Amino acid sequence: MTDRSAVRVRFAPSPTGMFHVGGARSALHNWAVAHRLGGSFVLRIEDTDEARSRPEWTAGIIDALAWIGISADDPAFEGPLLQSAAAGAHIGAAERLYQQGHAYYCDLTPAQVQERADASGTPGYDGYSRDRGLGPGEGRVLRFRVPDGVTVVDDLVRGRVEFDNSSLEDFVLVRSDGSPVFVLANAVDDIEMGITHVIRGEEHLPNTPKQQLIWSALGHAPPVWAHVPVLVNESRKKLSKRRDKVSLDQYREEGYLPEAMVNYLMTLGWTPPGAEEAGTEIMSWPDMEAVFDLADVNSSPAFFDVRKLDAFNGEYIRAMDVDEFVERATEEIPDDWDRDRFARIAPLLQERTVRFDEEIPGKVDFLFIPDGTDVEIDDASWAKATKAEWAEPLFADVIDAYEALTDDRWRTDVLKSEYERVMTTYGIKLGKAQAPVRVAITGRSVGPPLFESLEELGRDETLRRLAVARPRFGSG
RNA sequence: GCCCCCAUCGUCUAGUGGCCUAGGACACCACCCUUUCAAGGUGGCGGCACGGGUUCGAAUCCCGUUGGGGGUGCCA
Repeated sequence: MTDRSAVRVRFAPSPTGMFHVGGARSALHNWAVAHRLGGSFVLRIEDTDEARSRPEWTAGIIDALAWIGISADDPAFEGPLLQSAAAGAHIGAAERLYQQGHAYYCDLTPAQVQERADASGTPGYDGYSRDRGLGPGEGRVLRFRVPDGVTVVDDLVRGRVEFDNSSLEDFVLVRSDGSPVFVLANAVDDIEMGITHVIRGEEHLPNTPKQQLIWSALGHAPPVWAHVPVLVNESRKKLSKRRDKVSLDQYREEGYLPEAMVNYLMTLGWTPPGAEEAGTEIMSWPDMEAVFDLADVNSSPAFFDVRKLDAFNGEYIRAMDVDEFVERATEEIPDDWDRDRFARIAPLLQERTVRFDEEIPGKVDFLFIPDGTDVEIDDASWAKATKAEWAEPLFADVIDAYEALTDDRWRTDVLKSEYERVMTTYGIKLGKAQAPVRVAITGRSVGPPLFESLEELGRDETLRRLAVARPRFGSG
C-alpha cells in the first residue's frame, strides 16, 4: 500500500548515453524536495523508445547522479525502475479509457490527418473519428477525447496556467502498432507510482494539460506540478547537446568538483535565502536542501555561465584540505613525474587552481624536465624581463651569491634574503628584480613562487640553468 | 500559423505597492597588499524593454506593444 500523504517525486530521464547538466539540475530540485519534505525520490528510466535504450546507459545515469550527491544508497532513493517494465499498465489504462468513453479509435493515417488539415485550413487533427464508433483494429490509433472547457494547471513556479481545451485536439494515446505514447506512459507511471510532485523542465509545460486530463479521466486528482525554467546558452537557446557543452561527465573530466557544480546549478533560477547578507552564494548542499523551496524558483530561463562555475570551483578548491588537494592534483600529472617532488610543490598551486585539468602540470613542468635537457625559454618573456639596465649585472650578482651558498643553506628564506641583498644595490623592488631569474629557471614569466621553486629545483640545477641562460644577454 | 511561458546591471539573481537614490554574486576596471601569477582587501562601472492605465505612491498590480524562449509527431 502506498501512503498517499507521503511526498514522492521522480526523476525520469531517457537513457541517451549522456547526462545533461539541465537534467542534473532537475534531479537536484527533485532530490531537495524529497529530502526537505521527508519523501522519496524515484528514478525512472524512460526507455520506451527501444531504439535508443541501452542497459549500460542506466548505469551511467546512476553514476552521474551519485557524483552530484544523489546516492542510490540513500534511504530516500528508489529505483531504477524501467518504464518499459510497466507496458502492461499503460495498455491497461488505455483500455479503461476506451471502455469509459474517454478515448476512441481512429483509422486515419498521419498523411490523411494532414490532408484533412490542409483541406480545412485548420492545423492538427479535427476529431474525424470521434463519433464513428470504431473498435480496436489493425492500423488504428487510440485517441483521447478531449472534453470541452478549460484545463487549469496549478504550477508551483508559474502559478495558474490556463489552457483552452479546444487548443489541445484529440491527441494519440496508443500508436497503431499498439505501443503507448509518452504522455500516456508518463502519466500512468506517475499515477501507478503514487507520485505527488512532478518537478521537471519547462519544455514539458505544453503537454501538462494533456496529462492532467489523463489523470482525471483515470480518476485521480492531479499531482503538484512544478515546471522549472530551461537552461540556455549565450544566444538564449535551450542548451542542446548538438551545439553546447552540456555533458555532466565532460565537466567532471575537466576537473570540476561536484560540490561546485551542484552549488552553481542550484543558483540558476534560485538564490539561497541569506546569501545576500552572507555576501556569498557558496553554500553546502545540506544548507541548501534545508531551505530550498520550489515557490522561490525564478520562472525565466537561465544562462549557464561557465565563468561563474569556474569561480565557484576555485572557491571549493581553495577550501579543500591541503592533503586532499595534493592527492587530487597528483591524478593530473604525467606518469613519469617524481611524486614526492610534486607533493612538495603542489600546495603552492592550490590557490592558483580553478580546474583540475591541464593547468596543473603546465604550471610546474619546469621542475620535471629530464636531466641534461634545457628549459625552453620564451623569447618574449626573456626580452621583457631583461630589457632594464640593471638586469644583466643583477643576474651576474645573483649567480655569484648563489654559487657562494652551500647546500645546507639552499633554503627558500636564504635564497630570498640573498636576492634582496643583491638587488638593493640597484634600488629596485623584488617584484621586478626576480623576473630575469624566473624566466631563466622556468622559461616563463609566471609561475609558482620563485624561491620555493629554486629550493625544490636544487642548487646544481638552478646554477646550471642560470649559466645556460646567461649568454642570452649578449645575443640581445 | 496556433498554444504556452518569460522580460531587473554583460551574466545569475534580491525585490510580492512606500524600507529602492534598486541590493548581492560572477565578470570587468582601478587602487592596496605582494616574490611573478594567483589569492585577499577597498572602491568603481553597470539594470527595472517600451507605451498606456490603476494608485496619494509602482521594478512591484492591469492592459497593450516589442523582444526572447518553449511546444506544436503514431519522439521523449
